[in-house]
Amino acid sequence: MIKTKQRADYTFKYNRNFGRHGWLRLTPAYSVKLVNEIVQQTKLEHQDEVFILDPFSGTATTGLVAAQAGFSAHLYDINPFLIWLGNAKCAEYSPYSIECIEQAISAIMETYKQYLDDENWTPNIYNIERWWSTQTLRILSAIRRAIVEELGEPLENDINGLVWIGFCRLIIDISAAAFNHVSMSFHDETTIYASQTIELLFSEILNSIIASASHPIEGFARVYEGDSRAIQSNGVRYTHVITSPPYPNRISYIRELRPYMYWTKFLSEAREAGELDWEAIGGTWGIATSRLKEWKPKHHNLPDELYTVCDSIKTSDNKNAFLMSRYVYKYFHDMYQHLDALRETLATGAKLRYIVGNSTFYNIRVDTERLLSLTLQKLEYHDITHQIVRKRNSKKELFEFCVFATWQ
DNA sequence: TTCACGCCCCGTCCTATAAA
DNA sequence: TTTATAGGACGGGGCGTGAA
Repeated sequence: MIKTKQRADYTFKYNRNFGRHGWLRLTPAYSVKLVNEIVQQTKLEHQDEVFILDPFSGTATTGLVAAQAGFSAHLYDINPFLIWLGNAKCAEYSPYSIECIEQAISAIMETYKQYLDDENWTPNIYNIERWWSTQTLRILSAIRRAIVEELGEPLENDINGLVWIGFCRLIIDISAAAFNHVSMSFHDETTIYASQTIELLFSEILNSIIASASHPIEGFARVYEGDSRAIQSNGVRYTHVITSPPYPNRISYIRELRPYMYWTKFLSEAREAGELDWEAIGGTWGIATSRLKEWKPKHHNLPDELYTVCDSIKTSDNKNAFLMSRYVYKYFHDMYQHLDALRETLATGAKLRYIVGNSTFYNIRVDTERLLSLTLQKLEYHDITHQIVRKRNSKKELFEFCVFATWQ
């Protein structure tokens, strides 16, 4: 029975209850429960020789679910922060390393106090005073310095991820950003916190992270840097692809990641965020939007329906009509490149499952599930079908779909 | 002074959930 | 059972800045 109602159990919010999956949220995160259902199904059908691929790793949901189910998985992403985060989420933490982290945390909680009156490094975030009060910022920068001195920057040490992820949680929890909304607006005023309050909150966050990190993981998952449009097999033939690529909508992935990325030094200026978003399929932040105007396609044999839809959008009565039509064109163009390159990495009979959403531009519906199905057909995939996963929370015509295909 | 660009911010509308 | 409230894998409005 296919449910086409809204499914609270298939949203990012629900993911927070699943141990490591709740470490650091990204509003556009796909459902842990849904991935788990797919993985469990895979377990029933194929006991042996399963190798899972997620070419759009994001927060490594697929990788973590797969590894927890005892499978091996390779994941790819182009965002260095997400690669780092994903590997920290999927890593094995021995009792000894947990003990080391706990000792380091005790030291951090003590040493940061002596830095409170210093001029410590703060990130180059635009209008940072909208995010944190001067007082809060002073405390956060002192804590950051203590973490660096005790454990180093992210990437410098393979167990410090737990503490840095906790720090990322901390900065958002005490920020004035309304992070519960994809639009990410700000409250009118920042709150002033006492250092003891922040210290206590940080401890609570770290405790919950460490508790879930202690559970051993049966399988293996690793996130690598890679562009999905030029994906390399790594010498492996994948038997299953379980992924949720970006949708052809105007959600910017870099937008919400910026605070984390600035504080962890994966990002140092606004321009870099725009550049990274331009590299992403469906990127729409900053300079990515303006570059669309000059963008030229490399492929012209995309599904006919795509050209029809793009023409409709282009002729809409809106000053951004042309831009949006290019945006949609580029999205499916890039997905074509991805699905083309993907074939080289697949084992015979490989099963694909793509979780995607449709969109509308000026009330013209873009049927992502159908356009991707047609693209798969052009690229000679087989057994192509799709079904509705859930109703999305915005406009009434927006759904989330699962597109199925096999490669033989 | 104009204009493009980069970026911040919020109105919508419908459903799930809580409260009555 | 009815009513109130919250909030979201949108999408667009509009403002500040700096180059020309």
